[in-house]
Amino acid sequence: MSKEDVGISVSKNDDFSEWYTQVILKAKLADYAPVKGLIVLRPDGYSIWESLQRTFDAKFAKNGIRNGFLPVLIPESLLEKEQKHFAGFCPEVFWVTHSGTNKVGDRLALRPTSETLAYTLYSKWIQSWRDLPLKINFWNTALRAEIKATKPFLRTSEFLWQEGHTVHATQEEAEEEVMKILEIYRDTVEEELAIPVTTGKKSEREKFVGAVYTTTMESIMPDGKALQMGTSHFLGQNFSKPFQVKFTDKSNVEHFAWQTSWGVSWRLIGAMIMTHGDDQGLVLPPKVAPIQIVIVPIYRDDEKRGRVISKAGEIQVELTQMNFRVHVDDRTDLSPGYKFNDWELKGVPIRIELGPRDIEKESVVIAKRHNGEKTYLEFDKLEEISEILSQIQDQMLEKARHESKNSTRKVSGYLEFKSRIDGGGFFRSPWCGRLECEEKIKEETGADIRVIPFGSEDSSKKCMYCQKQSASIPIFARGY
RNA sequence: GGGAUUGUCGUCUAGCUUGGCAUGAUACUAGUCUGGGGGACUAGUGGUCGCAGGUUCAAAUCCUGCCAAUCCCA
Repeated sequence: MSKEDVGISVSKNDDFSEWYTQVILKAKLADYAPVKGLIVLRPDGYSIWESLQRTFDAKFAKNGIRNGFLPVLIPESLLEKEQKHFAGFCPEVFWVTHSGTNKVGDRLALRPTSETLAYTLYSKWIQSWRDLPLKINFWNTALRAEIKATKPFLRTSEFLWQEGHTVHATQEEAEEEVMKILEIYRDTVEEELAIPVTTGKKSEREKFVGAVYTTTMESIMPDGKALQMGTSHFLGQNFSKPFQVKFTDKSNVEHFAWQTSWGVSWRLIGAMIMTHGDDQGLVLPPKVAPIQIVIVPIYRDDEKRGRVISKAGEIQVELTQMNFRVHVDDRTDLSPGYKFNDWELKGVPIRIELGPRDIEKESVVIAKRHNGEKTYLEFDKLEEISEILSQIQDQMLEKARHESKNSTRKVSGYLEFKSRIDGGGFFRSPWCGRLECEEKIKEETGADIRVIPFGSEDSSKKCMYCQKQSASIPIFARGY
């Protein structure tokens, strides 16, 4: 059997795009659906999503947010109530025009996002200041037609995400909520997925249509393109006015409420694959790995096989009791070498090799996926695996931080910017804050403002495009 | 939005120019030997050639349309 048939046949450095697709298909995270732009999540991919769900749910709950569920169809009349919002999404909306053979009266949109639907209901549910704050999160999918350039997890016509929608009595409280959520996102992405992010605001041009402002977290991928990892929007009263989300305060005065919305999608899984994967395939951070430790038994004949398998079972029980996710690969038709490669392709953080020699020495071989190191660990010291896993998690984040720093560039002027943009990366450069310059830069270089980092306001420099006084030092990049 | 390439058993692929029984590998199933980094041998199963039309005695092959995938540029 040739190596190319089963493993990844291209190098991450040589052909990043092909590499990415192969990792997803061969590690069995997802597959293509029969309809363009749609993918299917397989159990190994869905497990990672479930792990993220659990983490987010716990953090949301601590912040007083509960889960609900919204239907997928939204009548056109609702969607167009907030005009800017409607205009922004219109080109990518899928419409339901028929039920059976009958035309429906009011076209029905497959939700591109649920603000309009949620707030129609919120206006019914909220009357008094006692009803506030109202904080609900929805795990669902959104549909936005992607005609071209589809890519698993990064750009698909339907994607899994969560969308949170909160309502507050005051502007201050709503803005605080926006930041609390962004912090939950940042913390989760860095701690669970080991991907460093830069947080800040989107420019007016790039903000969510309908928001007063959008906060975002952005990461740089190994191919030099930027990826938006999640957004948290301050909606002000832009939706509460058209949707009549009103409450009566303690002095019996009626007010429009202040709102936020925010979301992360399975894009995070795509980011994780790109950030950590290597030429052997996927590399999973221990915290989200569906299987954290795989035990590969090695034996020569049936007699030894029995002993090895039963010892492997004992170790599995012991590790499972320590709350690790452990799998014994007891397939009889495959050689140990094949299994090593197979589990590396799937990104399992730790492989334990167990054979007759190990049993005699009362130890196992520990192989770490992220750096390929092999060490020995005695049977009576298995609890040290906890420390090893947490080291792996830390080292993966450290390595990603290092690479992210290496991809962040400072340029002295627009000429240098233009000459280096093809090489990819984050470019920090002063900007006057005007739309014209932003659009010219986008037009001439393909790069846009990914994020204006918090604290990057700076009036002491000159805009790299027009040379007028700067307003801030944003991060420019070409993005996904 | 503009352009290019591709589609043949589960996967990869030959055949297409010049129409005439669809090629090989791998995977899969069974068995034997193997087993510390992608094993070997033997036998077997599996394809309306992306879909729909058209031309023809005859279409994977020629023509038209559609669908899907990938890449490049904006």
